[in-house]
Amino acid sequence: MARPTRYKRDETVKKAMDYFWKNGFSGASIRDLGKALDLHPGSIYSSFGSKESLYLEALKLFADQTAALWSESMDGGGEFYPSLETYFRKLVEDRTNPCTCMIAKTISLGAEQNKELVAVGQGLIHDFRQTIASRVELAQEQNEISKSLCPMDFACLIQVQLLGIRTFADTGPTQDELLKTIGQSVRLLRRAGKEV
Amino acid sequence: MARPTRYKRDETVKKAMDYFWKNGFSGASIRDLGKALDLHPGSIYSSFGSKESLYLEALKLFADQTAALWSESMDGGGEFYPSLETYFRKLVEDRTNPCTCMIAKTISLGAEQNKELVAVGQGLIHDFRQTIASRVELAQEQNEISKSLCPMDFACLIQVQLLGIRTFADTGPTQDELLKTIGQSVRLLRRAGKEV
DNA sequence: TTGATTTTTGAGCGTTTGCTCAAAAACTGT
DNA sequence: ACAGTTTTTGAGCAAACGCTCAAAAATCAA
Repeated sequence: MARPTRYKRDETVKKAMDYFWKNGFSGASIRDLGKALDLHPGSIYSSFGSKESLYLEALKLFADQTAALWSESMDGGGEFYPSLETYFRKLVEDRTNPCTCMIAKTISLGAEQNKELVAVGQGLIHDFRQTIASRVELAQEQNEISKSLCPMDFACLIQVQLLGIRTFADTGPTQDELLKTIGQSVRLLRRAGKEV
Repeated sequence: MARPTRYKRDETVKKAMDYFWKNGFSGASIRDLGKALDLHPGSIYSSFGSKESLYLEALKLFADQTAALWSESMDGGGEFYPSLETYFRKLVEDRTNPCTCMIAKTISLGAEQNKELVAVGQGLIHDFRQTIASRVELAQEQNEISKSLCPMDFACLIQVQLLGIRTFADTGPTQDELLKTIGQSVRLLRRAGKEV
């Protein structure tokens, strides 16, 4: 045994997530990042190997956190649409972080430069769509959504609302406009999920 | 009179828009940008003053181009919803550029660093929402959308679909999934626009 | 052709970037 | 107290950054 680390790895990744989420990959320099994490460059590299792998860990944490919030809202046994509205509201509630999905930002800004980040991001989005689709199937069994709908098709539609609302929230609407739009969006889905 | 410029300003801004749209503000270096524009650093600065003001011109062009495509699709006298679907399809058709809205990217990536770009972006999004709302009012007069709806509320909802679909398109869905989702999204709006 | 005017060019400035590494510091087992 | 092990530290490297500017090149009016 020897000298223990001054910091907890989990907390550091959390801070890195917050910083990357706000500033993007290329917008976060190692030095500024270091200040946010209270870590010197050398420590970052000895702990995480590279800026890119730290980003990947941060992105993974974001995905986990988002999935956790989803099941917290959606797997509690409540009705489908009210739960979904709660989830949407929670996503735009915390104003210390951006609202725009960090995965979407990863895909859209790494575009030409960092193909690996883009690929990982696309994979995470795909996985989450599956998670949504599973919950849709459950709602169909409970007769909350028409059984004539394809779960994956409906999941795509929900994911569009998700991405849209998160982005919309950062474009500077009033709190009123934002909450009203969330309500409308869920009502929209509810109607679409009814038997034709 | 003296030596004329070797390039056309409009074409240069167009190229800058394409490059910035793909790479983002901080992801585009003056040297790489220079190669894309076929212009040396000095010429860029003598013509545009700074990287930021070139970006602003490019962003403005994007907004104009988007608005032009909108009126091309929506002001032709056709029915509201079919025209909207055409518009959505056009937005994700051209794969030489990203699909994600450049204004949304500006807002989400300049976030902490470049407050002025964010403010301009938010203004442009707000303006476009007004454009949508006006067209909604027209559709109400023509009995295509229920008159009991608030045009601006409905415009918010359309803008969420817009932002959502553009982002969704870059996350790597199949062409089938994408087109199907667009169709669903418009059908959704159509139902929402009916008398309650 | 000449002189005035403007654009193009690219070396180069000071700064910042991602990243490394030897030395110093801090902890553990004996 | 000491040796062994690991972490922390921050100076510093090569490369890239945004940006400048004096010189060269290109055009026009006369």
